[in-house]
Amino acid sequence: MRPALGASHNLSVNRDRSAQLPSHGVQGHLWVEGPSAEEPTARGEDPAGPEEGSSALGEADSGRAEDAAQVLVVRVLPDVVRLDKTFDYAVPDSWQADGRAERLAVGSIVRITLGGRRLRGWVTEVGVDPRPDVELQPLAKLTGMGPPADVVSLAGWAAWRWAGRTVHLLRAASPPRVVTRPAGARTVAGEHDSSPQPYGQGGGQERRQVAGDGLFDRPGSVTTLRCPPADDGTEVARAAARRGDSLIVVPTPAHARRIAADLRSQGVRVALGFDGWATAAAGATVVGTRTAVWLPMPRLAAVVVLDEHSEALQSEQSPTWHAREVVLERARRVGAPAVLVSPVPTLEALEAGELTTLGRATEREGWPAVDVLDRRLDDPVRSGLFAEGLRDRLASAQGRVAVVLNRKGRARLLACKACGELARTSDGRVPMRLADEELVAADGSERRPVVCAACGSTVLRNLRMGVTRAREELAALAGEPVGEVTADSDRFGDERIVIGTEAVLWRLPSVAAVVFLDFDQELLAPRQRASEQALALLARGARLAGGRRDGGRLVVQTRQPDHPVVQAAVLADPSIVATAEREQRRALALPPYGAQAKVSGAGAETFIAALRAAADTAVGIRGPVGGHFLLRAPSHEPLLDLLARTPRPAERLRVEVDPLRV
DNA sequence: CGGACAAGCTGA
DNA sequence: CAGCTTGTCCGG
Repeated sequence: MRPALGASHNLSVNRDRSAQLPSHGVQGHLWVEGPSAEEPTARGEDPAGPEEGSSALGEADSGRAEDAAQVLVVRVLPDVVRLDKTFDYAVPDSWQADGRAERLAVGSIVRITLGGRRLRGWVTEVGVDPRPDVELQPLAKLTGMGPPADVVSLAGWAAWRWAGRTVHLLRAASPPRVVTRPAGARTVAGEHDSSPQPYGQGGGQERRQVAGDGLFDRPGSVTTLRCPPADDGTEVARAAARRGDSLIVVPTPAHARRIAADLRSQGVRVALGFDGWATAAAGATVVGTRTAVWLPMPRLAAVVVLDEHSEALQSEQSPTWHAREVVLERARRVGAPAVLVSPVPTLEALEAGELTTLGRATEREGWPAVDVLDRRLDDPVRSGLFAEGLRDRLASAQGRVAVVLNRKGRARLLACKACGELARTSDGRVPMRLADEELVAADGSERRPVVCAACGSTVLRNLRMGVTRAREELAALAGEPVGEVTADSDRFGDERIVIGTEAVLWRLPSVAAVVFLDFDQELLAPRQRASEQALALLARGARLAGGRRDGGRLVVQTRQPDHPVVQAAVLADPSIVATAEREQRRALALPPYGAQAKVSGAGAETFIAALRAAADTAVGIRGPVGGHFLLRAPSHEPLLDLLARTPRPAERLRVEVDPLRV
């Protein structure tokens, strides 16, 4: 019937909220907690009900029932993606004697024999009733610690939430090397808790900047904190760590190292990323990139996501789980307060949490001064990459200048040769290109003759240039040498000016000013989240340059100076973009005001046919467009439930829930 | 997933 | 009918 989902489905559907709350600490910690063999409690929260295994009672008689009472049986999910099914195994008697049975817990990593081969697997339940009709094999080996019970449960939720296989998420949650015991002083058992962590005096005066401690006062609260770009979240991280063991998620390893070093200097016990798995298991504040959301946190006191808007927080591989959503669910389950920090919060964050800002004045000071150079005002005959005032801006910058020329988009923009107006659709949203002697919108929504909408001219020209040539021209303009950065090569030394793709914003330590040569490329990118991402790019430049009080400057060359993204930066008010975007997304029922899933791969046709057969009216199906289908629903539940209950074809299938790109 | 086994096809 | 491919089922 549902061959692909099978027994492990009980991991995949435990999104029932009430059932999840107590899971923390109930069954996962036999490992450190103590001697008692935990069979009686281990079955306490079987979410699947009497689907499998429990039929034993009715039929089993005579000797079998006695065996079942004596033999400890565990349920194991093998580490084989396509299998996606659990199997029961007997815990060998000898494990009782040597203590291995005690260490065996939900999440433990074991080796099993299945169909004649040895496989790695995770224990998903301890103390199950064995089925009477199968002869149990013994567990072959106890490899070591795995994700604790609450994380196993969270992985099951995530498998549902992103329509993926539980195995993928358990892999993400397992230690990279075998861990046999938690590392370091603290353990779960040592529960003389709730005394504040020791920390130095360093943070004293600056703390008021961020309304730090108040953010974590209410259990289960979610706060979206809009900080100026220059703020990298150190104070919020400190405030969280003062509450106890906290989970602090950041987009990049470099950022994680910085925060971890700072917290350690405050006397906080820190586990940095997955190398700190064993430390985290003993109880620590965890700092890391998106995978850190899967680390063990026996006493989770608070959760923080820094730069919540970053795309790096979402897995690009299927299942496309998002660290922000996982960590919010994790916090919700234990009632821990959560804080999402960003200079440019996503609509997802604004929907999830209560918005807190630091006030207009502080925010303004924390953004750089923004110069907008309107390319429409330039001499239309001069076909350069540089606006009229750029040379002056370069000359007057007090220090290093990063110049960004984004070339990632394939889309070519056309501009009127006479007046400089961009060729785009009548609503101004979508760029148009030349095709068959006509202007055609990038998404095919509109076509018209080759005429400038603003001045009626029929002569348009292409806007496009590579980084290398741009470097030469920039050096000529500035009258000084210019360095170059691309994704895979750094060719700069101590040149004051460095040009490159977006990578330049990540390679340079700090600059006085950032110039965006071709910001229209970002504003008109054919992506659902183009506006949010364009603003995020400005925010990145803003952090590099620093706030206006420290002389930070952004220079934006554009033909759309009135675009909400540009205005948001000029006025240091990201809510301008949020307001505009919110309306759009609401109207189109796009996330977070609706759910989306992209289905592609060889098995897509078959799978879609099965979905259509299920005839769920709440879920709309479009496609195929460019080899993939798009599913839409007003909320996640109907979409994800449909995906979860529809059998998957044998061929390869990729399902992306809430994809970054559609 | 990978092994076992059954059913179907081919060549002599 | 051996020898091979293809498909389906199953593992605890």
